[in-house]
Amino acid sequence: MSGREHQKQRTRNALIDAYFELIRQGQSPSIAEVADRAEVSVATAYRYFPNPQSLRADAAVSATRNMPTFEEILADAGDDPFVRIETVIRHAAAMQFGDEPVWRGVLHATLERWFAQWEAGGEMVPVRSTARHDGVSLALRPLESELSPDALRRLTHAVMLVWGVEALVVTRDTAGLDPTEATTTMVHAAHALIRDALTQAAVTSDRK
Amino acid sequence: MSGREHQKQRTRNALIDAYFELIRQGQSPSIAEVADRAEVSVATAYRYFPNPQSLRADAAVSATRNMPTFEEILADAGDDPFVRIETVIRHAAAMQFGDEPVWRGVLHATLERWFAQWEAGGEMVPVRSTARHDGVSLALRPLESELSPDALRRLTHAVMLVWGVEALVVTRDTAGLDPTEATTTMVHAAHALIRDALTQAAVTSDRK
DNA sequence: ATCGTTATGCGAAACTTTTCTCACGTCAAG
DNA sequence: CTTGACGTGAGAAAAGTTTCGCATAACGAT
Repeated sequence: MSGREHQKQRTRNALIDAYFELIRQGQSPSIAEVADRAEVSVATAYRYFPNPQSLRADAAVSATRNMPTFEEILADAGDDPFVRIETVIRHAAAMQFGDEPVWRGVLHATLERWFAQWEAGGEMVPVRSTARHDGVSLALRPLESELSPDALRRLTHAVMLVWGVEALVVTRDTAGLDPTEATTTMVHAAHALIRDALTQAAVTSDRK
Repeated sequence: MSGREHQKQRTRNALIDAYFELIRQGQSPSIAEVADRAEVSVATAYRYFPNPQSLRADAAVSATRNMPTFEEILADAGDDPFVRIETVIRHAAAMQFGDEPVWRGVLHATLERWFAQWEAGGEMVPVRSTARHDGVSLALRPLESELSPDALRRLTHAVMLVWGVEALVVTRDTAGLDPTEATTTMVHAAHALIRDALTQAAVTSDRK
């Protein structure tokens, strides 16, 4: 670590933290406002984040940093895939419903990243981490012996649809559910998908 | 219809159309750019849309106007809920994958509407139409006789999670699927949910 | 065709956001 | 303690966005 990396890291964090504070109290702050709150000069803020999107984008990734890994979450969840996926979903839902503006901001920022790439016209680099995929894979690992690779792959993708920020948006905005019922719906859907995958596997193996 | 409603309607449409054209060719246009493209003066554009969000929001609702109703889509889909939901999902997916920037724009705009309400601090009016709920309800109507109201309600909410713009975003950005496989995944998930709801209903009615 | 109404256009002004320039202060190394 | 390097601050300049006032011309009705 050469030079003054720490100093830079501090002001950068100060800016991102200030952004979160303002978001949580219900604003969509400009760079100037964030700089003010962070007690950093506007010029410096612009040195770190040339435009509001880049600030939002970086804030989005740092929102996902402070959470425990799926390994930790699943540490003592046992081997039952139903319990495991429920653990993951309830954990994520609690976090996301508890901090809704921040997580909607994450979605908002990733959409902006996608548009930026689309405008640039170049090839599309993934705008999202593989976190959700990893989480579902890990939770469903006990099914590796029960399901064919194909079936497991399909199930994984299907389960990815029923929770996370996007599912939060659907349950709240288009279904009009409260957080509790929304979470129940997500868990129920995931369970149903697993149950169905298992019965389908049983059916096809009967046939041969 | 008194006065010059038509004239107003024309310039309004010109603005929204121009916005779509620019979006489709990969830009996130300012009001000035939209006005230019629409051959309308900047001042007039501002008279219709005081800020970029309001333009995006109105464009979002008008994007949903030009599509056939679910009744039309399901007109000759028969009574099989599996076929019916597949019809709806494939139709929506074709449209949304075929015009991805516009539909991502719809999601982006509704997030902005949500944030605007959140900032205002007032009560939260729904930021989305009931279209998806209506579509799923209609497709699943044949199940009204098979499932308890509760079970049908749960199933409806679950199915709502697995298609639409949010599902598009998940399949593409976090799962990395191409449009074809993404659509297959959505249809598969919906079928699995229905299948499971039916078997569960059979199981519980056996018990009594 | 003519007339009153009113949406529109134009250009300047007010305001906000972003960039620049240069001086200052702080940190690490000798 | 000094020195060189470099992150930072302050304010002005530049670029972009939104508003305003007034003249024009398009529209609907007579």
